[in-house]
Amino acid sequence: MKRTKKEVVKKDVEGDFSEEQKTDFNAIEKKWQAEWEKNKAFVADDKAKEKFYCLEMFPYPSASYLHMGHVRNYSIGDTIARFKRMNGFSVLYPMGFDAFGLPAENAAIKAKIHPAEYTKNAIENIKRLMKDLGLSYDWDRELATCYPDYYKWNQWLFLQMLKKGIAYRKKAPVNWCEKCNTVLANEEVIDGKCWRCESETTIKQLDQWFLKITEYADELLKGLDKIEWPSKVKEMQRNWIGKSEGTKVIFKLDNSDKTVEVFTTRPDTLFGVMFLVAAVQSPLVAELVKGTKAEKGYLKLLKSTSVAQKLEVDKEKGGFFTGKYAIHPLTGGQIPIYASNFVIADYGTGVVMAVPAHDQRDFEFAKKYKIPIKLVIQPDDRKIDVLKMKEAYDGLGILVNSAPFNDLNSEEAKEHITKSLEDKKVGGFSTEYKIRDWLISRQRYWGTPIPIIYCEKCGAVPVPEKNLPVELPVDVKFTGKGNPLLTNEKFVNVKCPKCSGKGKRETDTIGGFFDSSWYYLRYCDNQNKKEIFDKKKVAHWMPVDQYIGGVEHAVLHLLYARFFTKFMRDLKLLEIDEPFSKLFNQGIVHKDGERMSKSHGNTITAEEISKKYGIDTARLFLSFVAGPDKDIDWDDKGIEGAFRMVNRFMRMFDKIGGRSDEIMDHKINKLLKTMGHSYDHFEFNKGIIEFMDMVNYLSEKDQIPKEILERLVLMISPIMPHVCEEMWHKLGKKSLIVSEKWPAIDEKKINDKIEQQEKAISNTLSDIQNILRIIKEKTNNEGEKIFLYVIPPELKNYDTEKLGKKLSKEVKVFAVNDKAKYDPQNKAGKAKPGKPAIYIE
RNA sequence: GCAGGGAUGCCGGAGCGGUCAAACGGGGCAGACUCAAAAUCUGCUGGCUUAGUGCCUUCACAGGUUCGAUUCCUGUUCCCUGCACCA
Repeated sequence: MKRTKKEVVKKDVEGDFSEEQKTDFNAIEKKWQAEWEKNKAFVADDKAKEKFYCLEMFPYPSASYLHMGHVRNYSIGDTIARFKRMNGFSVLYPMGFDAFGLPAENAAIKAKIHPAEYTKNAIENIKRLMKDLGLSYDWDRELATCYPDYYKWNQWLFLQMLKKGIAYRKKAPVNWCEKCNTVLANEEVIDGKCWRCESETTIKQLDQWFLKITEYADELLKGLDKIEWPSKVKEMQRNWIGKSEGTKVIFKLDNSDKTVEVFTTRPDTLFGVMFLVAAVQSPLVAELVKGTKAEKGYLKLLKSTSVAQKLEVDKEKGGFFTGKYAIHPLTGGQIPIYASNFVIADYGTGVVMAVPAHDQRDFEFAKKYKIPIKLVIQPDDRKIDVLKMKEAYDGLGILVNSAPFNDLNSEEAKEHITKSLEDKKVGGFSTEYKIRDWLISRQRYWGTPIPIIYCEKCGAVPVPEKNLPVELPVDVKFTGKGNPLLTNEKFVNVKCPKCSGKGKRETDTIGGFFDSSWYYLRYCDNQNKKEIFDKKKVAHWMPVDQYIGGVEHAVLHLLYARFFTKFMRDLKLLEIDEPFSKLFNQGIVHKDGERMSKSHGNTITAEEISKKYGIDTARLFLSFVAGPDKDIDWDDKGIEGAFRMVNRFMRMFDKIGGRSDEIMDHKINKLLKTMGHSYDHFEFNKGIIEFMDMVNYLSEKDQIPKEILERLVLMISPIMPHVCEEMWHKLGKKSLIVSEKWPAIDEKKINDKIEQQEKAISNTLSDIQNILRIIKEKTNNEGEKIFLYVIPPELKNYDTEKLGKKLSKEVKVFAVNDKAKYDPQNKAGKAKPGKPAIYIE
């Protein structure tokens, strides 16, 4: 590969380099990219009946280059889009930019470039790089979320949500990232850390805007059954939504009118409740301990619990007695109320009933604080003695010490006890979810302004729809402290839309995941100035037939987008209720054991690879090396193998000629079938393996039939679009290969017997070669001639000429019709086709 | 702890119950072509070997089904991913 300029020149002068002329892949790429653009080859046709919407998660425009990870991701979608086009679908394959977000703003603070400027440059840059890759996007449909013609509709949607009560404002403990200087949604906190900068988050009490995603919790759960997504992602969403069915129990506080509600999935253990435990952070505890002896312990525990709760798992379970009691709803007994850090504040009611005999945590807590234990469930297969218990028994069984429910089994008891609570109006059946409402406020500049004005008299007033968009002012100061929007007084100080009195604009912006929750709809009608989109156009294209993106969005973007779809369906904007019928999670490209990325400093850019081998080689390699769902390691040598293959493939031109035979027909049809299947099932590697096999097989031939080559070029074109376009035209075609049809498969010609025969023949031939070698070795003769006369049954119908070529130079094959008449001196005269014999000199 | 996915030769990775010592690619070795490289091509690349369409041991480990298992079933170990004090 490496050749100094001097050497090249020398070779060129000498002239023996001419036939090895290197193909200029970059020139081919440029040529066909221009041609595709000129012919609007990828513009999605709204009218056509059979539609296919192929979509990749749109990128955040920051990097100044694309690395092999990007190349792989985008190539996967591009391959599918091209394959579907060939199969007669009208394909919508758009690209846009998720352009609002922190990096642009941080860059602004650091490098003194305005985020708008920074983003605009980044978009232009990435777009150019994407075009260099020859990705078949319909660029007419491009969008970027940071432009008013897009975020206007964010604001409009927000107002609709406000009207329907889906958007609301409340003061609540929220996750705060010190480094990013903003609040975060629950979904954006991973293991107590900020999803973006990975610094630890803290809890703050703030007045913020939320979206009531919980209202759709059940539907979001059920909808998962309808879609073809990786089971992993579905499971993650199920876990996140976290539905559990159980019973609500209301405890009255002793010496008070107040009540405490708890949620349990084990109402059958209700008679075993020995105490209640409230989360330290819950307001109830603050209230109970106010001005009592317990207050000191409370403050101490609260302090150590202020960080995100998920980190507490390994921490010791601390707690204290509040000094107050509740009354058991069925027995009327006194139940002490404790506070502890092992109860999750925002799940259920933040208070749990503790049954030490039948829950391990409660058991440990009871032991620690010397609380008595009462057994109320006996297992079916043995008898438990309370005094000897070393751990809780959390299985089901028969009720004891629970009159009047004794002798019922757990399942019956759950039912009866809950009904009894219902009758007494102290509880009932209840369903709890883990999912929380979605916090969308962000204390940052580079995002969609929330269309709200706070009026001294009228409170929070929505900006009237006709005044949208509320444009993000350009003129702000980036100090690195506080929200830059506060520095623009014109923006902040406005009149109240209702009373025209003094008002202040909301300066929080909407978090970026709001923008990306509906962008796939805007692609269907991205130029619309009058409405968010034309319902008919969206109805035509949606749902997305194939969505492609990273698994890291499993409970972020992918959940939000489903929520938005359901909300917009309720607004009667959509007819569907699931946005993405199929989802594919691509694998990650690693190098030196780490994900290829700027921060790891291990990137191989598309540009450098493209210069060296051409982009199609990179695509072939990335598609070949493993299935698209697998993580792969970048291999500098590996791509050379793909490069050799591309060159060998192109060299097949030198041998065009002849006609296809049975075996070739069989092979090409079978291959066509495999390739089609491999595109449809995201198993590109398997198709390519067989494809390479075919190329190798044909390379051994003296002549390669044109129609075979044509089909070969067609079938690999989704992987190697530029090279194939070039070859297609070299084959004398006038049309663009991108608008060609996928070749028909002739099932009749697929005949595995033929292949078996071929294999048998090739075995026989190698046998003959072996025999030949042995004879040579054994006889060690130079001058004498040895004649061997063989008619192996496999070769009965084999073309004599071909046989000769298959064998070595020393072997000559002649057709004779009868052994007896064979005359070595006069071979030609007696030879007749159809019955070969092998003659060895 | 729970759920999901894996484990194939030096590496990546095909293997739809026999045609499997295991495709294809990389790497390694040897050879051809070259003054020499590069490129290209050929052969070899588990062990034994009298060199044979031969024998032996292999597809995480242990069993089972079968005339026959890399492929099917059961258990075990290890790896990855997600969830996890959810009451």
